[in-house]
Amino acid sequence: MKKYEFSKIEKRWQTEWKKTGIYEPSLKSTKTAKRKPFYNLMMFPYPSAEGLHVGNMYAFVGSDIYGRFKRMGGYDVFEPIGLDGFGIHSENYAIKVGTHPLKQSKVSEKRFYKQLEMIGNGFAWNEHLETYDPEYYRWTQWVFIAMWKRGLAYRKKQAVNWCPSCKTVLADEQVVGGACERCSSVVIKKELEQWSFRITRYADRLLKNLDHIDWSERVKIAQRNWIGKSEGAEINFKIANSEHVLKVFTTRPDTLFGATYMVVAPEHEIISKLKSQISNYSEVEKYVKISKEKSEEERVENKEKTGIELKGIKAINPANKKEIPIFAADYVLSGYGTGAIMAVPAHDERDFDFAKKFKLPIVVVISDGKTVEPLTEAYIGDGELINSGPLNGLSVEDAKKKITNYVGGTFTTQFRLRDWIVSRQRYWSPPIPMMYCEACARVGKGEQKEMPGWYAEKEKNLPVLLPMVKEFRPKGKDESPLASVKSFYKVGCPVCGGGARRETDVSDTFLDSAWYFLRYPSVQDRKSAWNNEITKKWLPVHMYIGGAEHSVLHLLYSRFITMVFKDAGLIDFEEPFTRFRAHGLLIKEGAKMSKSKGNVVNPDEYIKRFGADTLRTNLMFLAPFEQGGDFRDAGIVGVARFIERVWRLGQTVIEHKNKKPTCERAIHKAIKKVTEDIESLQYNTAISALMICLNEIENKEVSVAEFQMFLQLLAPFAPHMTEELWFGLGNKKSIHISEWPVYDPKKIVEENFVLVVQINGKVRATIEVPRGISENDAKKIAMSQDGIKKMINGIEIKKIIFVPNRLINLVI
RNA sequence: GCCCAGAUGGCGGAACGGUAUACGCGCAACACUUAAAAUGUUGUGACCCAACGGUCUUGUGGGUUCGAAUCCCACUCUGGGCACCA
Repeated sequence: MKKYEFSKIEKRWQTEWKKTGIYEPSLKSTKTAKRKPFYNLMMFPYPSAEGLHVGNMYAFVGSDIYGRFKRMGGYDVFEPIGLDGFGIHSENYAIKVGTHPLKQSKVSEKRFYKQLEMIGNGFAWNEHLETYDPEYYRWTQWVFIAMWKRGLAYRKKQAVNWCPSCKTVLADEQVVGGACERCSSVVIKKELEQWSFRITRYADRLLKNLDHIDWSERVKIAQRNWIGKSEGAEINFKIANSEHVLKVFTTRPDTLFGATYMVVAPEHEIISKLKSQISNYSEVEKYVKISKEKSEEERVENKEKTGIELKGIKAINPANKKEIPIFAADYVLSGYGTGAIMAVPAHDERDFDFAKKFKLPIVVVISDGKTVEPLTEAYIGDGELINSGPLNGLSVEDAKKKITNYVGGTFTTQFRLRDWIVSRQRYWSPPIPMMYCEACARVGKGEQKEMPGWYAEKEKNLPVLLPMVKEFRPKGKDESPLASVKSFYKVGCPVCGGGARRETDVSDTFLDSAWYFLRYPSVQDRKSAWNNEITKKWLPVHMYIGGAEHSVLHLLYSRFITMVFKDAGLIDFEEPFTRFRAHGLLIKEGAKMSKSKGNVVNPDEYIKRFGADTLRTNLMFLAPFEQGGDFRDAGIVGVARFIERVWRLGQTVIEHKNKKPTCERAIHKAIKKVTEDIESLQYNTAISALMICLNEIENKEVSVAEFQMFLQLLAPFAPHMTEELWFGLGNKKSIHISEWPVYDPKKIVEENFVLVVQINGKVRATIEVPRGISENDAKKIAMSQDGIKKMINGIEIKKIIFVPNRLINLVI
């Protein structure tokens, strides 16, 4: 009997597959109607660490199994691979190991691709892409310009998140709990001029489409929360003895009669506008300065509210015409709504805290009839209007409409989502392809009225190459290292011919990955970002698998970019991923695998010891794919035994070549279960079904045809071993392009079943009886059982519940 | 604080409202072996019993039902997301 030499077998088939190109789809030819295209995508990795750990492998293998299943299901499957190697994470890694990112990227590339090949995935290697390849980022820059041309990219001075350790600006989405998502340093606020994308313009659509796309529910919920839509009203409050008004946004206009003071954000323009009327201006100024310097974390951490009254000015409550004080306080955010609120302490927790501290009046205007004054906490529930003049007795809903119209307010919608800040003051990213000419700016020339002096690089001049800079480390001067490379930033103005300056900031890594799925099928196309014909055939992506940690970053940005291109008429779909599933996280001893924790499991050792097929199958057998779980090697021997047993059975089948079917029921049952389970990504139960099947067929002289079907079912999990046996059985074409078996329902039906006899819902006996037995016959057989007879013993049977082909329950 | 997911043997985990604990690990006994490993066979939720058999058991407490791990209500714990968003 031939020994199972997995390392030889695996290496041989990996080479053979590459040679025969069975994983290369026909990307171009539109007339190959025979096999329908299926774009099976897995989030590409960023090669920041020493290599892929077993957690990464878990995700890749899970995606590959689905792709292989679809390929055998008759689809022309496109499963590309690449590296998200541009960006801060790769740059930081290069700094850590003391080399240049350009050099490091070549090393990482080799290592990653080798590892990805060893695991045996069916990648279309011809279409690989790397985000740091000028042939790729040339089009990333083109995407930036496309945004600019449509008025969706703008540069503005604003308060931004700054990571003092990474020495760069971060997008809102990259700040986690007031800290940098990358290095966990506390993020501070800085006033800087930055490029942003107007993602807020698409907020409504990004939200609405979530209702009809087939995505993991938890990711949709995360996006909904992030976009954060609230419906409310904008209401103007007049400032007494002044022409000025203070506009607020509120979701509770019904509580207007309870608004006993107002609060503006420290950054609010009213403070400087009414400077001369504010009697304590110097104190106010001090407070504003302090709160601006506070980090996001400090503002939040300090639950104790701070603030200062703007003395000398008062606002008029438009509902009851009473004069109320105005405060500046940093619990009101400048970036949300109008940056000013009407404070209703009786019905808002934050206003309540503030009112208590500053001894401000609390007027209850909503009551559920049980209200006891004075309140000990804000009442935010539903009820009936009181103390509200003409609104008294109305419901909250009715009052909202009535009062808003009465005071001349407008109903509006607010989103939590902010624009996406894309400038980064780092090195290892695509330069932003823009130029600025001061002379043009002075006379108001430029490509866009709002931003005189700015020009985009001409398309034919792309890419704007990232120059080789030895001192690439961030200097922390609010600018990229490119700002000290004169040969890079000194350019001629494309319009007046004078001296212009190139933008020296680079773009966010998430821009690289926001459109890569469009590039993959068109990688060979050097003339455009994507080829229309190919894109029409292959996109949108049919199945996308990746980590849930990208819910509000990559996945939201990709949807945004896709919508923009749809509106520009450049593509004909507006959602990039038809189906998205988040894989679970593979953890180690309860903690996420990470280099810093030192709990990373290297897959290479396991491949060496057990082979890729065993590792793949073990990873998928551990836990449900969408749930993830704890990686232990305790169970891997069980899977290794299983694979070995299949191999040995295979040798016997090859020897005997039995033709007579002996295991039809077991095989067809397995076909049904495995097919259904793979389709719903329940790989663990699919494998268990294969184990059950093997237990049954192992000692039954299974026929060649039956065993081949078994191999096909196992092929997505253990592609090398099954291929070896497949050819051993005399097949001439790869098992991976063979046709997935179909089960015959007639062959699954059993003649008998085990009838469960219950008394009062408790199992008292089990009897094997023929399928389709009638209620009456079942009753007779049940009653004839000794144990049952004894228990009934003359007691009246009140009711009989009979579930055909399952059970009979006697109620006494 | 709000939203989401989850809690099942010694462990990872299975179970359209219908035999809870499939499959695998581990453990035990046996076979093979001079011996061990490997492999194979059998057993393996807890408690009571000499045995036949019985009782209990899916985080906790209630409810609906002939019947609940599964549906409903309340609570505890764990993981994840959001968080001064008016």
